[in-house]
Amino acid sequence: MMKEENLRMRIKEAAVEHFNRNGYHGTTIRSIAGDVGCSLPMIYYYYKNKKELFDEIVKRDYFQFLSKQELNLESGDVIGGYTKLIHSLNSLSSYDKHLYRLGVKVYLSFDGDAEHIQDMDTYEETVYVSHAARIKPHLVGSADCNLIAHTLMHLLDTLIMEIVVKGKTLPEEQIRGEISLILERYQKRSSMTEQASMAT
Amino acid sequence: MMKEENLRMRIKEAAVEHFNRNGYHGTTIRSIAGDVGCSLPMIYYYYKNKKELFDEIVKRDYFQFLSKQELNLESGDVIGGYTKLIHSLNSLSSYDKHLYRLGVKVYLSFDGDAEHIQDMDTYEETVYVSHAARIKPHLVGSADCNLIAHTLMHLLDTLIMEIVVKGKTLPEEQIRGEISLILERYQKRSSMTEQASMAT
DNA sequence: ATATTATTATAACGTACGTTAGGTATAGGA
DNA sequence: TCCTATACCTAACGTACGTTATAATAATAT
Repeated sequence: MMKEENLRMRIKEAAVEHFNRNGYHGTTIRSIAGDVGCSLPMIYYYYKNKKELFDEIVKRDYFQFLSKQELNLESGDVIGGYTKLIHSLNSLSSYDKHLYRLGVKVYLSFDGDAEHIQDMDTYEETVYVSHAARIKPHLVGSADCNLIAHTLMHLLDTLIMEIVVKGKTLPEEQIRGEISLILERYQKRSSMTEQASMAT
Repeated sequence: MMKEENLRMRIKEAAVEHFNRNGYHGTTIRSIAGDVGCSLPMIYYYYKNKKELFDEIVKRDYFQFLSKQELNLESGDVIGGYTKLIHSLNSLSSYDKHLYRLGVKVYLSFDGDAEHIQDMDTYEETVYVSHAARIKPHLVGSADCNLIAHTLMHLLDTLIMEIVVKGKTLPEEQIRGEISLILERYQKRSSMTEQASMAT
């Protein structure tokens, strides 16, 4: 047994690419099988149907990926941490990039159904809260924490979009520059590490 | 003759909604006809085929809409101008909002084909150049104009996304706040109008 | 060696799609 | 009044889709 269990993974890899390029409805089981080089019913051997294949990617793998990503955000140096996190997206594996991209697509309601959107919105709220909590201790009292947290999240979202969705490669200095533009002047002098590490 | 020429427009309105919700491949001519309340071949009476219907929306109407939008950006007060432009998206007609949303979807390569993407990328470059030229005279010499222009465009993109794609309603103060966060301290004292109009 | 289970394939089913053929009714111009 | 073009319809064609029935191989267990 288990002659070709990795066929299951190869099917999923091809599926992620097709869902990305052609959407759920534009993706055919036949074209996935064709790309993988297996027969059509093999998809049904490993997955109950088209929707279950899509769901495993978008409802399970995508959120697992996001959790893994979150762990890469070290606390301490705020600007440096976010810069590194975003910059690391440049060198994501091709599969992870497509997985991320498909997740964003569904998050924006550009694919999937109402059920998926619900999951995404629930998750998004927790992300905002955690970001706000992370930057709060680094702001001076006069700063509007909510505004800055929102603006930061908005900026991070577009940077992610540029790299993951549009496929561009952003240099670390630019990422740091844009993030600093928002956070720099509000940082407390006494951050745990690297009080003055930003480039002017 | 011309008993119901507005049927053509009603078909397009329904089409924009369906392309938004279900994508090009997920949209069926039958469902459009069903929504409009006409028979299926009426779509073919006004449009050569599905692709031509999609193209008229995405390749013609969307860019016409963008041109119209661009005219709403008054020069002079930079922060106020961008704030007003973005805030006006909240009260776009339902059709224009869907049209905008579909355009963004194609711009991000989430729908349409390579041909559409090409048009979008060409247009995007001209937009960046015009934004950079617009804010340049308002920056003090020490500021990195390119960085600020990029960051501003990124921020505007997410604000547009929140309103047009995610369907949220953003209050004017928040929009002005986020834009100010980037532009405020770099503005020259001697802008043509309203030297000190921002809220702290 | 044989029974059993895991992995693969061929061929087909029913359904829904994009599109068209062919026809009907209406309305203004001659 | 008849003609012609416009605005619409019902019905169908061919194709491609998601899915399954069925069967052949290959590996393992007994």
